[in-house]
Amino acid sequence: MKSPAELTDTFRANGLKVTPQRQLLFGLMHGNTVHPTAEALFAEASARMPGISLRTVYQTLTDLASMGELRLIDVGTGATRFDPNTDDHHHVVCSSCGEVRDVYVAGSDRLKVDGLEGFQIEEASILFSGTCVTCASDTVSRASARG
Amino acid sequence: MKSPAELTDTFRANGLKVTPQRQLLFGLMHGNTVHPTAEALFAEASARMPGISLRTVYQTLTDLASMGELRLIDVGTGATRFDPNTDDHHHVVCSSCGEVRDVYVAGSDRLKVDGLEGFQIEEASILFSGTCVTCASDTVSRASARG
DNA sequence: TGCTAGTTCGCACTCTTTGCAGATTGAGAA
DNA sequence: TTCTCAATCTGCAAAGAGTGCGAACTAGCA
Repeated sequence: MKSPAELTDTFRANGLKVTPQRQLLFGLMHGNTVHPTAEALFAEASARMPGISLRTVYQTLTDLASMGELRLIDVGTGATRFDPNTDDHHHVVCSSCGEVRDVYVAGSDRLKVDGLEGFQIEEASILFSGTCVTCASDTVSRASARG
Repeated sequence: MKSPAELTDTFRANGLKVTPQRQLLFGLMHGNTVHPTAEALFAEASARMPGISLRTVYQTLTDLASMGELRLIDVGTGATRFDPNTDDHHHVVCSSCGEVRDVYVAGSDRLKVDGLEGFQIEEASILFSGTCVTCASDTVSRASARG
C-alpha cells in the first residue's frame, strides 16, 4: 500500500476526508507484516488514540481494501486479516498460533488444472498451513518436560 | 467418504451409535458434489426428518470430519462447506453465486516457493475464484436487456 | 427387558462484522 | 478566520455461523 503521505493525497483527491483516525491507521498498516485482524489493529490504535471505535477501524480498512491499497485475507482462523502487501503473493499460516507470513510462488502458470471448465477465473490463491518454528520448538520442549 | 453401510459398521466398531439422524446425514452426504453448508444440509434433512436439529447436523458433520470421512472447506463465502470427496484436490468458487466445484491440480510439486522457511508444512490448498457459466450468461443477458 | 453410555435437542452465548442514527468535524467557500 | 455541509465517527443493536451445556431420549449390549 502507499505511504501515509501518499494516501493522504489520494484520499483528498477522491473527496474523502483525512481524519486523525485514518492517519493513525495508515501509519499502523504501512509496512505492517504481521497480517493483523481488525481487533488487533483496534487494540494498537486504542493505545495511541483512546476512544477510537472498532467500527471506524473496520470502516477504514474496508475503504482501503476497496481502493486496492490493502488485501483482505482469510486463513481460516476466524477473523479476516489485513495485508498491506499488494504484490502477487500467497500465504502460510501456523495452525497452532495463527501466525501468517507472505509466500512467493513461481511456476504456477505451468500447473495442469482440471475442473475449471466453464469458469472464468479471476484469481487463484494458495494457502499453506503447518507449524511455525516457535510452535514446533514449544511442542518439543513440552514433550521433553513431560517425558 | 465411505458408503452409508460402511459408515454404519465403522461407527459401531468405534463404539458410536448409529441413529436415524446419522443415517440420514450419511445418505445426504454420500456422493454429494454440491459442497453444502450445514444450513443447506439441515434444510434437506428437515424435509426428510422434521424435527431434526441443526445442532445434530453440525455435530455429525464434525464427527465425520474428525474421522477423516469429510473435508471441511472454507471458500470465503461465510459458512463452512462440507465435502465428501477426500481425494487430494482443490476448489473453485463462483464469486457471484457461491457455487463450488472440485478441481484437480497436477504439477504442484514443481512450484518454486519462497517464504516457507521455518515452517513445517502439513497442507497446501489452492482456491480458484471466478464466474461460473450460469452467472456469466446471466450477466450477458442482463446487459443486453439493459442496452 | 433393563441399563447405561452415547445422542439429540434447544437455548443461551461467543465471535466477527455490519446497519443505523445522532453527534462531530474536515476542508472548500466566503 | 468563520461558515457550511457532506463526510465521518461512535456506540449500540442485530445478523450469521458456530459452540457449550444440561435435560431428556435411545441404541445396543447383557
